[in-house]
Amino acid sequence: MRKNDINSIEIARIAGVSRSTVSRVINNYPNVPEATREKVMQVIERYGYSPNFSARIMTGMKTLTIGLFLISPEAIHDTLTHALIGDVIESASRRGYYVLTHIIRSTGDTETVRKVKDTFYQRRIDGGIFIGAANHEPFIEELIAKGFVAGIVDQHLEGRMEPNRVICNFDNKLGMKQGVDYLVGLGHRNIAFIAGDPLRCSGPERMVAFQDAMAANGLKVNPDWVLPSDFSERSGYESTARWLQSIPDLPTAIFACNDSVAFGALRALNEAGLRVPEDISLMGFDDHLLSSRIQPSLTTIRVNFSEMIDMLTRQVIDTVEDETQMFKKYVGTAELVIRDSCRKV
Amino acid sequence: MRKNDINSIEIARIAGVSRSTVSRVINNYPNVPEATREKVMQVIERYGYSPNFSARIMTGMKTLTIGLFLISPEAIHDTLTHALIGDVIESASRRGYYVLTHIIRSTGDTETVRKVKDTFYQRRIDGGIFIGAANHEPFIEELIAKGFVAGIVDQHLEGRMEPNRVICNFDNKLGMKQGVDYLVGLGHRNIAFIAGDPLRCSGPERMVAFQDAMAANGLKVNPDWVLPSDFSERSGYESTARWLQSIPDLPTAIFACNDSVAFGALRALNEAGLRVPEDISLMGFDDHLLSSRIQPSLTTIRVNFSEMIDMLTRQVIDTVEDETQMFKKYVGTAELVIRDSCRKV
DNA sequence: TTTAGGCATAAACACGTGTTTATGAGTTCA
DNA sequence: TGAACTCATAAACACGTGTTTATGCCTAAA
Repeated sequence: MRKNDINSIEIARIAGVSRSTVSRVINNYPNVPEATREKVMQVIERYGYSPNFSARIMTGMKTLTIGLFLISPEAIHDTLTHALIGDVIESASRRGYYVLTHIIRSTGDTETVRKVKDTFYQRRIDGGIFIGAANHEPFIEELIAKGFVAGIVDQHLEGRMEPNRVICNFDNKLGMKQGVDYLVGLGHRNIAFIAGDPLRCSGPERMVAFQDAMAANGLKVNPDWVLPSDFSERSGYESTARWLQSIPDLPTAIFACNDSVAFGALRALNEAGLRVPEDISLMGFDDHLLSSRIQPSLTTIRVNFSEMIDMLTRQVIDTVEDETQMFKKYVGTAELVIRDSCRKV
Repeated sequence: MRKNDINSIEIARIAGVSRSTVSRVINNYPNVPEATREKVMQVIERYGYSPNFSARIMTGMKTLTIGLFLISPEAIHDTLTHALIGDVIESASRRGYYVLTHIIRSTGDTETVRKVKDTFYQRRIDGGIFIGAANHEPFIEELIAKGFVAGIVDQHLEGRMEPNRVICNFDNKLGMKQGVDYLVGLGHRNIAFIAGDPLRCSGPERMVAFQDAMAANGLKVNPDWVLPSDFSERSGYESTARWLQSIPDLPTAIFACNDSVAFGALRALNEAGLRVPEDISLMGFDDHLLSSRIQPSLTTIRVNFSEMIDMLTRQVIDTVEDETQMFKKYVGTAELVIRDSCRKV
């Protein structure tokens, strides 16, 4: 077993003071004159001492660590998820915090849930960020109720507003409105929609926003033209491929709940011999890294994930450090980006 | 301060046994009959107890955590780096390990280095993985010398082979040979090279491999056609743009040390009115996620980062758990991928 | 009956801090 | 000189485990 080379007792002995004094120096307590503080600091420097982390935690100090939990192992292979992880780490590191990451395979599994809770209870992380959580995931709600600080990506902005709950989302309503208005402006009347994961917040939210935007344009949504997906490219592909074989006539445009799903849909359309945008228009949502690169480049609704994650992380840390923090939710804007995947009819 | 709701003393009291017995049950010690073990386990289950993490660490137990250190803050915004982080997390999570990530801003800064060391000494991570480290970075060497397990991405495969050092790299020689042979086969004789970061392993290694491959084809490397870069897209762009203004005549092809640099070079070439591959051929290295998507798609040398990271992470964890582990280095293969950015002359 | 072995306990120590309290030593001010 | 104050200390407790040791109780075998 590897031991620390030096502890506070040794430091005190070498500096010729008591351990209490060393402790007061380290934790910036008053009642210690500058000369003594200097002397102790020099010894600490010389021996490269730093107080034992675990011992400090046991006395109830902060860990300077936030947890990052990725729910659903599928997402770990997604470029967008990778970027989100990088953004959390970047944002936390900039504020001097460490990030402890773990993948949650299933939220139904008792042992997995226990493991997440232990990260809070036993490893004493100061706060946690959850990516890919279902709406009002019970074990997250429990942690919040216990007083832990939790930041959740993609959650309903309404509802309970505990002081230690931090949520963020995009203005899906605004984004959908712009997208639908644009398509209608191009002359589209028959628009299909590929919906997202019904358990996640943005799934139903974008769906409802789509219906509202259609209604605002005096258009009805054809139930046969609403496809399921779970936000993944694979599901977008499979769902579209199956759908193409079952319907008698095609819409003139497809609005996908996000870009990944649009990529999958594009592949299914191409395999069915349909060209985008000549035969059918395709619109996405998110402005994925690849959306400007694919052929044809994808017309989509741009949102700023990096900014959102930075705000979320910042607010989680601020809340940890100062519980009187006020801003607990962040709504990112959304704007139309016109590229080559939609055209006039 | 949030306290644990229950500890081993309480568990012992409720189960009607001693604390020693509880400890023996938890840590799977012998000399405890099945009936007693059952009884204790039931109480543990019922109260959702799990032993205090910090207290266990103080007695010298493992933390089930590996550190992930990203050197150079520029890289945190790179897609490839994001994927590497995701791969480490995925690989570690699959083996039940947590990943504690931190960005290292500068290796010259004493305080930053101290912080990394503290992660090993104080937070007692079981091992660490370093991405973007210079060759034989002193503080990493020091950690290895102290007996800590360190996995380093992109390091020379020769040299010191301590049992707790794990390194990985790609077969740069093989990859370069294939790339140069392909270009020569297309009729290219005048080939420029954009070199990588001289401090990192792959920088000089790929450079030497390029020169060797050229020599093997009876070709000489023109010193005016060797450009600097630091592996980033930005440096690839700036270096190429500057170079284009200074040289009298162009080579027929450019071999970039990696795809990111090639992306930058492509942009500089386009801005100078040069078309790829009509006016000049361009070859990359790595097969970046975007390489198949850009216009023109990039001919490159494919390597498998995910596989490499998985092997590295696995070997680090294996070494932590069983110090007699044998496989301490991994050499990933490299293969030519022909796309549209190179053509016959 | 004696002996050996399995099971369990109480007590103590170790791990390295933060924090509190009672106790002085020294200095300053009235 | 006496009082008030600053600086510093020693000692103790708390945090929650793992680990060891001496000490038994009980049961089964000799």
